[in-house]
Parts: sequence; C-alpha cells; structure tokens
Amino acid sequence: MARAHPAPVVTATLPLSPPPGPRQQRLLLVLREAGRELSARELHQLLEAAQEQQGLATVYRGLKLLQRAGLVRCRRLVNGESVYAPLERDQHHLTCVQCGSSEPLPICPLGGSGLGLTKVLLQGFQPLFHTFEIHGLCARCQQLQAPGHG
Amino acid sequence: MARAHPAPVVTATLPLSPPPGPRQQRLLLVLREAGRELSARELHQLLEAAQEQQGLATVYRGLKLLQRAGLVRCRRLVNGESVYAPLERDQHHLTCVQCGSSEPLPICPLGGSGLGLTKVLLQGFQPLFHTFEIHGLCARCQQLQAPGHG
DNA sequence: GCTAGAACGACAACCATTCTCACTCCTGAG
DNA sequence: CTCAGGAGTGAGAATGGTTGTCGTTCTAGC
Repeated sequence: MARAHPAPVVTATLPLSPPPGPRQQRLLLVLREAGRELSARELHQLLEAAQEQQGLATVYRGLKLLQRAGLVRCRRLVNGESVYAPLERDQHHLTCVQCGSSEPLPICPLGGSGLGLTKVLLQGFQPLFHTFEIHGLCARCQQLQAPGHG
Repeated sequence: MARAHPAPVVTATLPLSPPPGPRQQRLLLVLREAGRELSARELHQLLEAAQEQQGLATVYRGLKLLQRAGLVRCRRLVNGESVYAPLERDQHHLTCVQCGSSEPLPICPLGGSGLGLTKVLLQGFQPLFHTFEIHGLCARCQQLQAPGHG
C-alpha cells in the first residue's frame, strides 16, 4: 500500500510546512479522538484496529511531519518512549524520577495563550510547541524511600 | 574496584535521599566543573581521562542517585541521549525539531527562584527540578524548508 | 502501456540504557 | 589474623524505541 496523494485536503494557514496528506490527517484525527497522549506504537495499533493500518515506520514519518507542521506536540517519557498529542492540547506534567509515573499539571508557564515570548529571545527561531515538566518524587515513592519504613 | 563507603562526607540538608557516596560526589564535581551538560558517556570518558574511571553502569547508577537526591537535573536530547547538569544550573533551551540542535534560552518559567508552585498544585509531589523547552525550527532549517529555496 | 517520482511497508540496524552476575572491598565477629 | 555476610561495582549481554534501507506500489503525464 503506497500512494502519492493527489490533492491535499487540509488548508490551515501554517507558517512553514506544506499541509499534511491524508495519512497524516488520520494520525491527527486519532490523536484528537484519544483523550490522552499516544505513543507511536499505540497509534499504529489503533489504526490497525480501525482497518486503516499504516506501517510503523510510516507512523513515525507522519508524526514527524505533523510535528514540523505545527499540528502535533511530543514529549519523552522516562522509559524512553515518545508520546504525541494535538498541539491545541496544552497539557504539562509532574513526573516521578523514581517510578516514572506522570500525572497532569494544571498550569502552563506560558499562560496557555500560546507562546508569549519576544522575538528578541527567539532570535529567528520559529516556535512550534513547548514542553514543561516538573520532575520529583511522587507521594508513593516518598513513603517507600522514607527512613523507618522499608 | 568496589567499596562500601564507611562514612558519608556531604551533609547537605536534603529532604529525602541519603547523601551520596564518594563516587557520586566525583560525578557531581565533574558536572560542576564542566561548563555544559554532559551525557553519561561523556562523564564516563572524562572520569577515565582523570584516572578515576567508573564503569558505565556505575555512572548511570550514580546519576540516578544524584537525581533522586536533588543534586542533578537531566533532560533528553532529540537523539535519545540524556544529558545531566548540576541542579543549580537553571538553564533551558530552544530545540529544533528538524535538526535537533539545541541552544540556550535565557529565561526560566519559574523565575529562577526555585519552584514557585503551591502545594495545592503539587498534591504531595516532592519537586526536585523542572525542564522547560521550546521546540520549533531554527533559522537554518526554516530557510532550507522554505519554498523556492531547495 | 510506459516512465519518473514520491510514499509506503517490512525488516534490519542502531544505540542509549538497563539487567545480570560474578567479583571485590568493607565490616564485624570470633 | 581468619572467616562470613553484605553492599557496591564492572563487563558484557539484553532490551526496546527509533531510524535507515530497499524493493514495491501508487499517481501523473504522455
């Protein structure tokens, strides 16, 4: 299965990248419908279940395109896995350095109103998305690590 | 080479973790003397050059201990490598999603005064360090990607 | 039908990190 | 001193997410 898609369908006003093809739009749709971040593998499996399978390499390629097009954001979990979400979902996390668990953090350092950064700071850099994460010890791991407990 | 170090030397007032042993103090010293973030492999090589070699696995173990002790921070580069720096070096970055290059960003979302977060937000979570990163396209990659150029 | 070019899928390769396990060193007891 | 127990370590294998390779398939144009 391979195609050189004839006509792009999305026409968002993006600053740089060409609009994604239909395969990438599928990826974006699945990401939007999922209530949470998805890894490439999960995305691959969900597409397979929906009988719209793409090869794993294609999923990775599509995610990279979507990222560069400013439609998808990405972060790395402690276990090395990358997880993806639509750009508009501005969600950050508390991550435990001990057990790797990750829970949502209901604040955004940029106020949720996009990137409030001056051009002076960016120096020609075109921002697409940002990641903010607080690393520390979750309540459970604090107890396990406390003296006089284990 | 193995040792069950008899007496800890560092006595910082840390909230949770026991103070690191001498091997971990070596790691921390090298990180502090280096003007930049170091990967585990670089750290391993620098120690070797200083005739204080530690096995790579030991370096990884020590970095994890230092991280949990609140003495070292860590972030992942685009290529999958983790780089480490002393906690007190509060430095964030602009990272290009295309070429992976990473340049310093002279701001901190928390104002550089440590973690300005309320306990309500943290919910029992013990913060150790934070990461903030803006992902986008560097000036070079914008030009290469612009229509009418390539 | 035929050619050129782009996208794709399957699978191999890559590489940072973690795991395993035998070994060394330290400590404490006799 | 000698011995046993335990923690820390080093070398190399194993793990696993991601990327590279390469032959195939599709579309467009003629």
